[in-house]
Amino acid sequence: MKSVYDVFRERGFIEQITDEPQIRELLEQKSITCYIGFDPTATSLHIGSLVPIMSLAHMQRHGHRPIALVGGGTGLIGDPSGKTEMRQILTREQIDHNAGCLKKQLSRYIDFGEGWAVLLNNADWLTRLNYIEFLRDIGRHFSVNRMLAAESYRIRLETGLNFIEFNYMLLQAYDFLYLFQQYGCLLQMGGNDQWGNMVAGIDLIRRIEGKTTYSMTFPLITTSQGHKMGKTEKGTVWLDAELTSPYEYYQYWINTEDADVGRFLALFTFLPMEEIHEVKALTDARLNMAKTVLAFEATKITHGQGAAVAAWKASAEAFGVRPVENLFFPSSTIPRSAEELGTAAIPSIEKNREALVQGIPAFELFQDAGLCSSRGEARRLIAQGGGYVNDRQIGAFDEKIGLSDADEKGEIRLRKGKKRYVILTVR
RNA sequence: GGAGGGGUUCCCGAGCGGUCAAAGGGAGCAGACUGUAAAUCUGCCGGCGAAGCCUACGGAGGUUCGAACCCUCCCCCCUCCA
Repeated sequence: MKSVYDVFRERGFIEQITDEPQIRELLEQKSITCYIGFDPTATSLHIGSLVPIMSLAHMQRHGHRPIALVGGGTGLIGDPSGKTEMRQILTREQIDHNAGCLKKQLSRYIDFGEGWAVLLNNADWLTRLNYIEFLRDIGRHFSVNRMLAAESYRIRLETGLNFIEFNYMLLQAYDFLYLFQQYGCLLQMGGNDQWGNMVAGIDLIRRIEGKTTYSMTFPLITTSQGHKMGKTEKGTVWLDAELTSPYEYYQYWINTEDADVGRFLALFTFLPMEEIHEVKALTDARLNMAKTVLAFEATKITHGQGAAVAAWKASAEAFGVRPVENLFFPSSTIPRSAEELGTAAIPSIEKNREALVQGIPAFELFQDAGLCSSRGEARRLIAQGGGYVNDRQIGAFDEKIGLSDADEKGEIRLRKGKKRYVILTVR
């Protein structure tokens, strides 16, 4: 069996690593405990946290014990790493609430059953620290000179860094020490912007415990366009189905750029690499098969098989079926043929029969349906030819849409541009 | 605490009494082309609306026929000095 190290390597999870031969051996021969911290800045994680989440899942699948650490304590401080400006400081209540939400969310990817994985909140120990003791026991091990030399602080030195942020590194280092002592945690993982904080933890453990620990960072995932992952016209792509529906989530992935498909399949699905390598055989439009599988598998991991199938059906209904040949991705549980499609997962709104007898001006409808954020935007959209009813381009922005546009099921299909649909049902 | 420089529409960034809903760039949206891709070209890009009105340039006041631009106070950030 491949070690998780090999898996990380071949799937592109590794950016930097402290002692490569050592870590490799460790991961091959022992079952270890590792940890990743997640910031509770919102009630949900988003696509940007998926790489760390997947890495923990891989660790678990290979017999290691992951600790998912929700930063309820560090969140009170705000990590300056990788940011050019100070982050807004949230209240204790917000952080606690968010931390609770993240715990629930992470349970979908990692099995927190007894002994399998651990879910912790560093507020449990950080908020109990005594300042003087902390300075004497921990603070004395840190060299300000060294800290200032760290890349993550150097950037901020230009725009400004206040003391609370400057302390962040000590707290994260302390977390690692705490987890080492309490849980025997040997490896910290995280985004590459965390490198400085991780190394600080390793140093601290060496000084206090005289033991060697390790760290590994993931590359910052951007699209081949250089864009950050997970941003769309509607903003962030969240992992919470309430914030980003499984259908939207699916659509996000299926719109992946050609150049990213292989890399994303490796990072964001569990499909065997042998199958992923076969994408190379796919060119031009046939590459869309791979995108469909990517969208399906990614949606399945986050929202489950049922939701993924529903999203697949809705997508096929709206854009046409894109059959994935049996030859490709045999491990995927994607439907291979479409007996029955459905629009259930497509966003929808309802309107009264009476209102539709009168007819509703198209631009108002587009705004109501959430396709446009204002009437003005809807006017412009339709005037520019970007508004459609049942695949017919709308001629005038105030054209009335009414009962006559409904099909036998009582549905009217509104479309913005080529990709965004909303189903209007007559009530 | 002292001296100086700043806070502009999603982001960066011009504007420095009227012609400013505010240059330019980025992001975003749409159209053409396509494969629900990329690139390219074109249009749009505060809100409501027919003209027009309303809301916006850190906050609160003031000067003026008129202020993002001038004055006062306050808040925040940066640089240098303590």
